[in-house]
Amino acid sequence: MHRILSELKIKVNEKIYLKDPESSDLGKKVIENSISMIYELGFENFTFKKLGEKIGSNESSIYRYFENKHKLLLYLTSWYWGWVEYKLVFATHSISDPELKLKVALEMVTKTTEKDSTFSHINEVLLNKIIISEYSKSYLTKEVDSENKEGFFAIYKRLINRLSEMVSELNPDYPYAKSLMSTVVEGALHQHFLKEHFNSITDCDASLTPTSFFTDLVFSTLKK
Amino acid sequence: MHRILSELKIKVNEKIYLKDPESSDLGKKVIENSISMIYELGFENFTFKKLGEKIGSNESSIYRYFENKHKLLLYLTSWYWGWVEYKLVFATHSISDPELKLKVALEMVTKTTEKDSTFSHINEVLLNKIIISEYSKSYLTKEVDSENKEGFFAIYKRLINRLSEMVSELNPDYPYAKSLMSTVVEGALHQHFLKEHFNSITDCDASLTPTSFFTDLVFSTLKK
DNA sequence: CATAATTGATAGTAATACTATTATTTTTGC
DNA sequence: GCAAAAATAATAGTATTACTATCAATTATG
Repeated sequence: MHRILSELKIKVNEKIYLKDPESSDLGKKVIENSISMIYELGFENFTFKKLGEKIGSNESSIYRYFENKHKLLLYLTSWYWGWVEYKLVFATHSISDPELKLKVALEMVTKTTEKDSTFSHINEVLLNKIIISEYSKSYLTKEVDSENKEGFFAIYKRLINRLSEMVSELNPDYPYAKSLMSTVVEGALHQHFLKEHFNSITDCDASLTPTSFFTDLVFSTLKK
Repeated sequence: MHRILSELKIKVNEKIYLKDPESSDLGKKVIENSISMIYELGFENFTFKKLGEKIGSNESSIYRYFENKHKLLLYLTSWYWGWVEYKLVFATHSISDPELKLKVALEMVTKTTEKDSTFSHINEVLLNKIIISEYSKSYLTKEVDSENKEGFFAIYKRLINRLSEMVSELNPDYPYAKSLMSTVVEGALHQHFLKEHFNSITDCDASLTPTSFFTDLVFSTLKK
């Protein structure tokens, strides 16, 4: 799967960027280094000026790729969910048993990323950590409705819908398939965050994972 | 309950503010108007300068109450969770049946606030809406660990722990009481957000509420 | 009523988040 | 190999943000 993923270009909504960062070396450097920099500084302290200094390039050059850092975050998060979606589809398409299929799918969306593909300029391990602590900032804004209309969250929503379909396949009578899956995906990010920062309000740790918690939760609910 | 709540002072960690906003008219105006202003503009577009103009006061005077707008958000969110905790304890303390107790508790933390108490300067309906779209920004920062050590999130964590104890009372063998309750509280905010902005990935709407979804989820999991 | 505490007014700084212009370098097409 | 086009870099500049500092005016209190 590594080879295939490294050669696959994940399609991000074109309105998110001014110039495709995949189309040049500078663009790739912007993506690569913004990931490590947002990871190190946090999104609030990250600026295009600092990024420019880090990659030995000019601030104004970065602005030719992205209007602002919010759009860059939208790019990174879209890419991430596109990548997760690809892995999910790849891992589940040949599974015919609905229960096993959902089980594998849940694992894909609740696990932390452990290995970097090392093929592309994108470090998926760091990107996953960014998603845990920054993803919600991409939609918790006053512009969410207009950006949603533009399709900036389409990949994420499609992923949730794919998962809901698997739930409905297993249990067509369950009335909360979408809510359950949006809760699981968001909740998994949250449990990973709690594990790191507020461990007194989670049971998850090295041995008890978010994956086991959510797998138990989903199947006990669907089988009741 | 209205009367009692209006006379009750919810205790917020003293290190969050420089001067207690409850101790003066100006302080109360700051709280009252910051709620409506953050609701209208969103937290990112909200500034102390704008707030000063709105309340006919000087920017520098507001800085005597809060170091910055992040601390003000911490104040508002602490107050909110303190208020929810109070309502929760009040509503459940006399219930001896663990199942009913948990049921009532879940309702308290998953419902939207519909009525403003009208006694205090705090509009709980608007504050609830702010919590839905801004709460996670209060902890998704690089300073979360040091602020957590200072106790800035203590009320929220105590609330989750109270809920987990109710879960364990009902089902002592369930190994994910804390994760379940942190998922429910965070997830309820998320479902309310989805209902408003991404309704294609939730089943919740006017008739099917987050409360019914999470009540079903929790009880089917605990009774399996 | 004097003193202290609070608030207001004004000014100032460094950083952020850009835009605009022009110069330089790199790419490409012939 | 060279001219034109495209991309990038350098520089400068603006408005806003997020404050801090100082001092004056007002209000509270003993």
